Amino acid sequence: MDTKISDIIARLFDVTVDVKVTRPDPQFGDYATNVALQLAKPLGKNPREIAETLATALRETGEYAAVSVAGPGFINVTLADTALLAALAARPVQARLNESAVIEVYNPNPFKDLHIGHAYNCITADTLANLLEQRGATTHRVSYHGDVGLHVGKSLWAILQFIDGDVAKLDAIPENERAAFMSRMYVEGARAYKDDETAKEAIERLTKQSYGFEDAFEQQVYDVCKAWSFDYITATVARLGSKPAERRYLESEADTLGVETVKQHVGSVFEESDGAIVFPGEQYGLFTNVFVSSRGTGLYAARDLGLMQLKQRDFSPQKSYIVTGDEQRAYFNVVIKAAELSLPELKDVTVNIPTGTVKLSTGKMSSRTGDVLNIEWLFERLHEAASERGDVQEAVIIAALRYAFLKVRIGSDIIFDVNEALSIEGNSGPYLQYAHARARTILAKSKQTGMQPADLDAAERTLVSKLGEYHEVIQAASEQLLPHLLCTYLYELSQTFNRFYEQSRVIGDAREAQRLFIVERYADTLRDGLTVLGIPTPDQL
RNA sequence: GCACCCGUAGCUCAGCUGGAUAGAGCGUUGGCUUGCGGAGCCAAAGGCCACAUGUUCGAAUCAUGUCGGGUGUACCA
Repeated sequence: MDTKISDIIARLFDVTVDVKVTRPDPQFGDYATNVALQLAKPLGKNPREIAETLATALRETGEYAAVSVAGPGFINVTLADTALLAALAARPVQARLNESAVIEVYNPNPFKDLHIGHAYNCITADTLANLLEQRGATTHRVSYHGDVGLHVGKSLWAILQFIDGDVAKLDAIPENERAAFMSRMYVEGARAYKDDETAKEAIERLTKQSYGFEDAFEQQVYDVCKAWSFDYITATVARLGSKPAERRYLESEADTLGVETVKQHVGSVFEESDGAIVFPGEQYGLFTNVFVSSRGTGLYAARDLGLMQLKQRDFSPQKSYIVTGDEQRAYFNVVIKAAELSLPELKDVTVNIPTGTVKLSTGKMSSRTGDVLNIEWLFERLHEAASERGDVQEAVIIAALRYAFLKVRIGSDIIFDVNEALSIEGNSGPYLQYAHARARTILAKSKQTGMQPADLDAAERTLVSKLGEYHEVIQAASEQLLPHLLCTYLYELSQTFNRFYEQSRVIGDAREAQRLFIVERYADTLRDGLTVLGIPTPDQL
């Protein structure tokens, strides 16, 4: 429709404009545009006059049920029922059909526990991957983990103290207690590092050797515990309703390549400073960051440079997305700039998507101190709250968590309220699951089969019009990588349905078959949309 | 200090590629109620869209500044 209108404008007024068609308040029609207002100035004419001229031309096409001019010069278009019904079959434009994208879907470090921020980033990244797929992109979900470094030294030191030379002590820890054990060990190691001088020395030795231990026993303990960590991470990702990564990258494997790259570009991109190799980001309005330490070891930034190349080698993507907390925004600007200069073939590939912080409505928040807000704690709270309401279903827990995170625009902080998330009233994941199940029940109860209506009554019309918006929303959400647009739409859709449902009987009505058709489209649309959000849609709850 | 992000109803958030009375949910108040799952529907109260100036026919939306909150700023990840 937008191109049609701009064609008409070109013909009548001899100007080219990018016409934007929007979905107005239903009282005005199905579509609206304010081009007439925009044209008023350049054409030096009254906007209402322009609008009337355009409206007449649009009416003459005979394609629309009604075209009217309102307010200062809005053109409102009402589609014919047949056009409205035809729109139900529309699919999102596959604009990314030839695009291959890599996306880091989760990246917690082994030997440490998982906190609420990991859950948020994981759910967001997983959903972004789904959205890219909706537009036809091929996606590769990968993960990236710090398997070397100080945190490993701290944890391993405490673990070694605990087992005291006897691996059997590790075997004695039941599977379901391993995560808690590891978490405890990290805290203990971190404390010893701070308070105990001899422990600190031992931890530093272990840290240096985390690429490969001289002692076979230490290596064995490291391997066992690392495997535990990854088992736990994998299991947690599944619990969050996210899809697994197809390739796991480790900092230890990205390190060599990254350090090499940095060293190759000393003098051109990087420079030496106090024995370290730094990227002088100030020249580009960024900040200067150390890539290789004065000890010659690769730092996080160098490893990211290595990782970029590994991803490129494995998948040669057009885009590579990294979802992180906002506090890493400036850091990634530096790394991306450094990559662009040292690896020109990677220009414009890596995109950092900064997210907000998850805080709790109770005031407690994600923190670095002992006040850990880990994922286990979160799941416990969700289960508690769910059991207070009756039965606990994993599908509902996933819906509560994912929807609460996804309904807010990416970038702003999430104030998470367990009870609100689980609520079956209002704008929540469980509510939408319920709305879906209720529609399925109607379909199951009827003995008739759906039949596409030839025309629509007022309530049906409003619902069908809203349903026709689905593919537009998917497109917008995918284009802008904003899942909350889909959340908002699905909730509005369910509200529209409830209004329809309030006044339109389905089973037993003369229009039963026609309405079944619409209800089915509604249920399918909800299922489709919730699936993109990674939310399960059981037929019954 | 400098840079970036944020500031919309009591609370949690949409709306931000400028346009029609600033919208939802929760909470509050009132109504619908033998119902295809009422976990809903209808209605009311509640907003100088942090503040100021500017650009514009038109600003919650753009620009500049002020105030308030957050984050980053060299060998952690």
